[in-house]
Parts: sequence; structure tokens; C-alpha cells
Amino acid sequence: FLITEGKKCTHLYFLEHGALRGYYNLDGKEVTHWFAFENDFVTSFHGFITNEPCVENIQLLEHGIVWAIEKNKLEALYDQHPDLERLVRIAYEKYYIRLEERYVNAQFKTATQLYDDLMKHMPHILQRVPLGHIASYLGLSQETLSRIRGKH
Amino acid sequence: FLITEGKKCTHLYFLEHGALRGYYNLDGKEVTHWFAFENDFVTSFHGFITNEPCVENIQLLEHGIVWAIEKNKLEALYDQHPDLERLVRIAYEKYYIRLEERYVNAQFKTATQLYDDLMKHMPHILQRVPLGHIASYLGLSQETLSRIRGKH
DNA sequence: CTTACAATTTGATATTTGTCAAAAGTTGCT
DNA sequence: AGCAACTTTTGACAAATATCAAATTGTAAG
Repeated sequence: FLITEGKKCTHLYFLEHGALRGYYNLDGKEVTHWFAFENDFVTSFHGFITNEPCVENIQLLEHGIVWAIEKNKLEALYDQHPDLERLVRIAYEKYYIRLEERYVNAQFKTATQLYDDLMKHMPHILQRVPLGHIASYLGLSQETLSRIRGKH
Repeated sequence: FLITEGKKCTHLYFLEHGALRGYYNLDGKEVTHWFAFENDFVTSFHGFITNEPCVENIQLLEHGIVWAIEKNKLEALYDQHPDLERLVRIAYEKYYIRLEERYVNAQFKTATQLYDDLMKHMPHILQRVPLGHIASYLGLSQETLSRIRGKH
């Protein structure tokens, strides 16, 4: 685990190699809300940004290489290198619209469409991650996802 | 309308006073995906960030005051004033976690919980916006929302 | 190879929410 | 007041997905 529920989240991580999952507990269930793979920046954004104890867990799913930088140090670097701050601003822009797209999809597509989209955009995920995690990532029950998958 | 579907979205707006709604068309239906009120920054982020023609419409729901700045000018200002870029970075951070929260709610709460949360966080919305818009904002049909509302 | 444990699939049924159609309520205008 | 257009509510029914339980399959260790 990189981060666990209730702790402060003081680092931004960069995943050089491997797979991570971010999830939190809701009514006793683990709800996966993202996966990260090679070359992703990762943290519990809510905790990192607000400095409140974080609500989610970040779990390593494979062996991998992760780099970390402390929030304080990152902010000190912003002062020295406006270029870096620009890079981060642009990263946020990209992450924002990516999330926006996921939001719209989750809300208005059927289970089958969600699965097909995932197959198209992240086909490798199916080999690397157990089905239950994928189901909760898509907001479906594992049984529903299994049935959808059966129809091929 | 501040922005309509298919056009380039070259401005960032600041809503001093009034109410806006952002929506797009899906299978012939209008899907509202956000509202904005006093003191919100607004644009069609996807279009603004990628420079692609935008997919959404931004509509004024009341008389109001809106300020606008062109993307080019804003970026020129970033070069002159790193402080401004910082401000924008921080704004993106806040918008990001707000969207993240909405995402999780939409996916894992029941219709009734969504409505109760909205009542708690944006009670004024009900006086200012027609029910149909609110329903699609929450990802519900208007009939479902009406029935939920009836139980009080 | 066999056993034990975990992950996935299948089946039966229940719940939630959506859809369509009609009725009731609002609002603004003349 | 009375009409037209729009918004909200109500009812009957259909569809999608969740839930619970059990069976099956996959996997790693000894």
C-alpha cells in the first residue's frame, strides 16, 4: 500500500512501472475508482490537495517502481521553476477532462457499452486486474460484468 | 448562450452574477452536467483545453453579469505573472476534487441520497432551476425525481 | 497429482429506476 | 377571467441491474 485510509497524504507519486488501484470503503464494500499503470502520476488527490486525512487506499497490484516527492518540496520547486508549475497545471487540465469524460460515460452508458469502451481503451487491464476490481471501477456488480463478458 | 455545440471555445468566463447551465445532446436528449452560480469560473473545459470544437452548450438561465478573457490573452498573462498561473493551478485542483466527489456520488448513491445531498449543499438551486434540468444533472429521469420529492 | 483457497460463472429472484401516456398545476399574456 | 404553453405529478408497466446462493473453474503449494 502506498496510502491507506485515514492517514495524511503528503506525497505525489510517479509510477514508472507496475499497476496500482485506488479504492475506498463504502458500506463495507471496496469501491475501486481508478487504476494507474506505467507513467501515471498518482496520489489521493483529495487528501493531497486539502491536507485532510485521506479517504482512499492505494494498493500495488504488481511489483513495480514508484517515485515519490513530498508536497512541500514540490511546492518549493514551483517557486524556483515556474515551468514546472506550468507542467503541473497542464497535467491537471488533462486529468480534469479525462475525469469529466468518465463521469459522463458512467452516468449515461449501459453496462455493455462501458465494458466495450474499456476493452477498446485499456484492453491490457483485463489480463492484469481481477474482475471484481474492474466491475466496481465500472460501477457494476461482478455478476453483471461476468454475464456481459459471457456474450462474446 | 455563451457557447454552443460545434463552435470553438476560446474564452474563459467568470460569472459575477446569475445562473448558467452546461449541457449536451445525447440521443436527442439534453443532458445537463453542471450549473454555475455567482463567482464561478466557467467554460466548456474540454473544448477550451483541447481547442477542438466543443460538445456542449452553455446557457444563461437568468439575467446576469459575465466576464470573459480570451485563451491567448490568459496564456500571455501566465508568462508575465506566475502568480496568476498558480491561482489557476489551484483552481484546477479544487475543481478536480469537486468533480471526483460528484463522480463517486453519482455512481454509488441512490436517487434519494443524491437528492438529499443536493438539498443540503445547494438548496437554492431548487428555486432557480426547473426540475427537468436538475433531474438530468443528477442522472435521474424527471419522473423519478418528482416521486422522490413527493415523499416529504 | 491432490488439496485448499480464491476467482469466476450461473441461476433465481428482488429492486430500482426508466419509459410512455395522461392528468394536474403554473405562468404569462390579452 | 380565460387561454396557451410549459412544468410537474401520477399511474401502469417494462427494462436493467443488483442480490444471494450455489456451482464451477483456476491456481499455487506441498
